Amino acid sequence: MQENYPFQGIEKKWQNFWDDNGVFNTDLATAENPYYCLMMFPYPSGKLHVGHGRNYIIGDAVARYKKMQGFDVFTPMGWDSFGLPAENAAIKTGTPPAEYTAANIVTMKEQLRAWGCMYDWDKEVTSCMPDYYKWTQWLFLQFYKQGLAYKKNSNVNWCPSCATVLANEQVVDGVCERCDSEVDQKSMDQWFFKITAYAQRLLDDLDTLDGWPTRVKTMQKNWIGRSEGAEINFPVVPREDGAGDNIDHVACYTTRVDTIHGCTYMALAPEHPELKNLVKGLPQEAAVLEFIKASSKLTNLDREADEVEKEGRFTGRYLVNPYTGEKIELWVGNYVLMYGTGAVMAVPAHDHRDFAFAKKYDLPIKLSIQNPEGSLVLDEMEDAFTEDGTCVDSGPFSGIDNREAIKQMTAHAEEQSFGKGKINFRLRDWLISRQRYWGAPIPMVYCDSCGVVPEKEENLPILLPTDVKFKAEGESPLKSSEAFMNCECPKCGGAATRESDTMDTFVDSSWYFLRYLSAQDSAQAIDAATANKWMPVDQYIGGIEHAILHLLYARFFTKAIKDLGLIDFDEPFKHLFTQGMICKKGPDGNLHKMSKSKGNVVSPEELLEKYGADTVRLYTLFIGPPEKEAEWQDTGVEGASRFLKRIWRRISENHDILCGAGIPACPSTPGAEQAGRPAPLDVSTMADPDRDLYRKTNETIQHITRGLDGAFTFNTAIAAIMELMNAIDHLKISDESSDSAKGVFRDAIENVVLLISPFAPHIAEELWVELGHAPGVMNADWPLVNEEALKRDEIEMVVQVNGKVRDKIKVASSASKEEIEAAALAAEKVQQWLEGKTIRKIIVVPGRLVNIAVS
RNA sequence: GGGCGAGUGGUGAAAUUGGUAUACACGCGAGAUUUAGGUUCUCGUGCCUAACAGCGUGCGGGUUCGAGUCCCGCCUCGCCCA
Repeated sequence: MQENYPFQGIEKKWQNFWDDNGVFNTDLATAENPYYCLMMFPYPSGKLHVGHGRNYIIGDAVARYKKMQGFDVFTPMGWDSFGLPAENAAIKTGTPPAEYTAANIVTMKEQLRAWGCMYDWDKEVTSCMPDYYKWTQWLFLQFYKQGLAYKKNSNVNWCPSCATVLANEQVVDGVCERCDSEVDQKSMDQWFFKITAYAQRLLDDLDTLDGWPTRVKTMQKNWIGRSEGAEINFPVVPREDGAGDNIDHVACYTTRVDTIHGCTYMALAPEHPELKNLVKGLPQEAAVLEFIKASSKLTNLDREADEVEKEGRFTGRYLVNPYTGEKIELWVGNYVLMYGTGAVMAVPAHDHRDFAFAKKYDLPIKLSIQNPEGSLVLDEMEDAFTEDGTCVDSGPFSGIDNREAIKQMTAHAEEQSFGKGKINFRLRDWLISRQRYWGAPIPMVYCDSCGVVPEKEENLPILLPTDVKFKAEGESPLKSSEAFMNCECPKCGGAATRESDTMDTFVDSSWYFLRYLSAQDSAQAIDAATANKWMPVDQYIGGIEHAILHLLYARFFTKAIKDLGLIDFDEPFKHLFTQGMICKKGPDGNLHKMSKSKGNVVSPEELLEKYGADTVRLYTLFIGPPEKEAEWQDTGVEGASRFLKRIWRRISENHDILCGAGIPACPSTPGAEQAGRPAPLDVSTMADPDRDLYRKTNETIQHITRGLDGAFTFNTAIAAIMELMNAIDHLKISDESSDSAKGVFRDAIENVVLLISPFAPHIAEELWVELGHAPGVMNADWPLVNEEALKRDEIEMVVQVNGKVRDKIKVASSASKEEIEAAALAAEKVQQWLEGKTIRKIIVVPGRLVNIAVS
């Protein structure tokens, strides 16, 4: 056996071995104990850095661990390969997106392999390939038939730099999540998915997702944003000049109908559809129109931000508060957004923004909720009171608790037919049209005589043309291909035109986990039997940045596909693990997420060259709790490398002892894997130091297994293996050692190899063979704890006096409470501390400590 | 402004969920091996102290025999929603 750890030679060898033996190929039909281990599939952007690696290394470790536990693990991989970067590269360099993407896929596949991350490549999916997007288009058509896909004109988010519209979810703090450009509003005809039809189910079913981090569930809950409130119609006071308009009321939605007696004006969004009509011909018209124009230049973010001055204009019109019969002014305000009714009933006394607005424009303020202390005085208020209290000056509702008043006042509105209780969601329908080339074409056709017609299923896929002009000018590039645009109407056969927009790439990634299970099926999108057997995914692993977008869309798709009758489950991911990002200090001295633009990427190639894949894997897992952010430190890699070298050296140094004749059988003696799990070692014949090491080995197995089954505590699992190695060195084995000691030593070493194999698989494979086993450590059984080994005859206990540690005692593990107390009181140092004191109480915590309370 | 999470050595971080605070590693210091550097192997490493003792988990209170962990109030940072 080589003296030094030859990582360069062995890693390629074992990667080939895993491939050649199809170790990660899963027979989906015959598997008896399915475990679907899924990692978020990457966008093939070029090269992966070590920050990206965390996702795949965690996933690979889980897959290998589960495999050793006897599961039929399915770990597929694929490519979320439609999207802007490929298209932007085409604009810049002229390389066609398909070519650019294919090249990147080759590179990244090699990188994953070099990390030792192995997948069932037979089931690879690539979302930009016709055999995949054919079925994305097919799903679109099914959604269309169900009324889940529809086209409408609306104000949409427009990213001028990406030259396309964006979904609400893709606008973060008013800027495009991709390129950070400020997002404008634009009125366009666009395709939507009716995700709002599933809002309640998406919310309710979050409660069933026990295996999801609460953080992610809370984020989704907030995003869906269910609120219970009332929609109230305020009658419009007819114009004084007698001119008629057809508007008899303005509806507004509120979650605080209890404050409505304090409503002193109403504010409309500048985009409110009736606004221009309401002011037509009035002296205020010019000012209002001007205001609408000025507001349109502000982004939604500006309009909602606290720092931006709230502005408005009086419209010259009045409404009637249906509860009080009072006449109130109708305003237009830039802080009102055109969501829902686009109208806000303003209650300055009980809403911060209304309060500021009323002060600014000298509008009346009326108290309608009194605080529980009864101490609110209108003239002394410096800001709105928004908490709960009791209704005052609220007609028949005065004196009622405000929460109760919401119910009664909503009921009142319903009885009087001027309003109704309404549940509102923040969630908007999902805008999926994109004015870009590199995406799945939306399979719809426009015919002069038949209108909007869905393409025939047998004509799918509608292939992306290649004769297009790429330019980011807001016109869909597909329009430049006449061959693509001109088609036959699927209904009447006449000349027609295709939809020129493509689908948001999040559509592709909303169902790829289903396609892995029927990746090569050219006859259907989803194979029901296979999907029902393997889904939901047992473990999904990915970045927290997808907490809302991708994970919400995927849940929506799963529910919609279930409603189509194609599958019988309605949540896609049973357990979700979101790993933290890897950060590193950049040239600017600050900590940033590892990214090319920050100049702080560590590329794996150098590290693999210098230390090997196992070191990079081990360090990545050891760096910290996997769900938290972590700072990459180059010196840390050194430590991981040192540890692997040490394991190697310990085995090579003692190779003769480990594989020598006369060593008692231990759990994994050569040939044992054929015979199943052999009997554990016999504790009763062991000398004390041997028994200590044997105990430590079993404690380590227990600790690691518990950690990996609950959370993914890779960092402490690796620390535990390091501790075990320290204990192994402590035993100081030599040729003169007893056979029993040698057996315990071998058992400990074998377990180190088994326990580290999910994390550092190449070295584990090599050492497994060196220890005399048939190749394929991941086919070995995950070690079991020998309960006998954990027992102790004697235990050490801490003795505290008044909660401070004063001494330690050794007692028989069978000792009674009285015996322990006696031993504690007899301890020498304890006696000193007890001198002249009265013992008030003695607490005995079995197996841990004794605390003597004195006065 | 609301919600959630975090704050522990010089550094990354542990702590069986109320029971010996700082496991494991990095770094640093001392020694051994080596002709040298590197490697490897010992030993040491929270603060203060000659030692005993004392003090130590962002700050201030509380509950408890006992609090990093639970409760109340603050400060700072991160994320989501406003």
